Amino acid sequence: MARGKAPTFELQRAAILAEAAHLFADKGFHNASMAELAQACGVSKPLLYHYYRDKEQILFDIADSYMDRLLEIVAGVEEEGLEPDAHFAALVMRFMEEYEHAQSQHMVLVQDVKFLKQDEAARVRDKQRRVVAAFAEAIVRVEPGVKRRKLDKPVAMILFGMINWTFTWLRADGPLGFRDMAPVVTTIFLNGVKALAHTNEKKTVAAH
Amino acid sequence: MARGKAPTFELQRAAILAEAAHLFADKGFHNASMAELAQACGVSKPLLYHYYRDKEQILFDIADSYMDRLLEIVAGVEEEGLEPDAHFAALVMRFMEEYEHAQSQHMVLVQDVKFLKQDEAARVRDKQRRVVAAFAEAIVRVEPGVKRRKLDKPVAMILFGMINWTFTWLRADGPLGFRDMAPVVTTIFLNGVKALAHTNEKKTVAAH
DNA sequence: CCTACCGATCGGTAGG
DNA sequence: CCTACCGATCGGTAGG
Repeated sequence: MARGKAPTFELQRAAILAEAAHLFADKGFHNASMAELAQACGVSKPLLYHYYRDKEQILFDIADSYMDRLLEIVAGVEEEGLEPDAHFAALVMRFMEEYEHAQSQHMVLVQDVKFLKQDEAARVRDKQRRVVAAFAEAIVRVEPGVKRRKLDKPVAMILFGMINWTFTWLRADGPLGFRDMAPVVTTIFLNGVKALAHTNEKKTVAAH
Repeated sequence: MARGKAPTFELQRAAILAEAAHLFADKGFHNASMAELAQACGVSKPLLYHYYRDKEQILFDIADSYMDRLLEIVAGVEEEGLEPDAHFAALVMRFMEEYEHAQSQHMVLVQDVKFLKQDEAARVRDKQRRVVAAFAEAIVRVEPGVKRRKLDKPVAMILFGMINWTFTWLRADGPLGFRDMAPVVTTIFLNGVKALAHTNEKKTVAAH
């Protein structure tokens, strides 16, 4: 049997991780101190180094475990075997539901991953690429035209813009919630992409 | 006549501001040092304090002057007196053109404004609100239905997600440029919003 | 698992 | 008496 690690080790580690995600999201990685984190966790600063080698490893664990969660959601929707439109709508809804409960993790992912060393940043970004690829495939199933025009990845990034930007403006105490935005985003995106695919190469509107 | 400030003062100040925008965007506000900034500008560190009271004032000037620029663009498009669809398309195109040349400023705006003191952050955020309001009005002119359903600000934020998220994935050396994305975004958004406005309150797709 | 510390580097300013 | 500007170092605090 495994010796050493106390049964509470993983629980304590997870508690530190959640607290760190809140702190880093709120103050930024470099502006948040290990002393603050220790105080927020109710432990001494040296004890943090019992659970994590250094500050950067906490950052990596936040981003990496969050990407694993998003990949799980992608796989879970895949298993449902839905029709293209419903499959896409389910992806958007599940992501918005996840976002509602992972605002801190997502903000850390977006704004602090660049502070990781190259190999750790690359591991996170590889998982991000797999999520983008899954959405791009789901979009192509709805509208194969975007693939022909090599717009599958760009339109997938446009979709991520629509849903990920919510972190900058959706307030928990506002009239609209994350779940409310899912059908709005799905309607705009699916109708918009279908129109895009049936447009010729010329720009639709001459801006100037 | 004005005494004091040398004619080169404003030029030197602008040069520092541009260099700081690049440095803060690249390394993050708290991870970038005044010593690095001085080196990048080819001046001594104390000289920076001749142009700016402190590090935070540099950050404020980057964000505030950039918001002034965006408000100028909004006003310039307004003056053209275009029809609703063309007016909206022009706003998107002008913003993407500006983004292409202001990537650093925009990244600083998004990720570092939260480090400003409350009153300075509020001044920047007020200008951001004015830009959002202008886009929301332009959208309502195209499709008044979104106003009736109180979705004008949310759909404006969805649009900003589409265009602002480009900073996380569009590469200067990639096959697609900022200008290429403008008609794609315009087509998806206008067709999507028109479809949304003609949809009833029920969700369009039952996700699960 | 705490108190007590370190090497280094931070933002900002002294004298000249 | 102003501005522009340097080498050296300040008090405090970061991660460890």
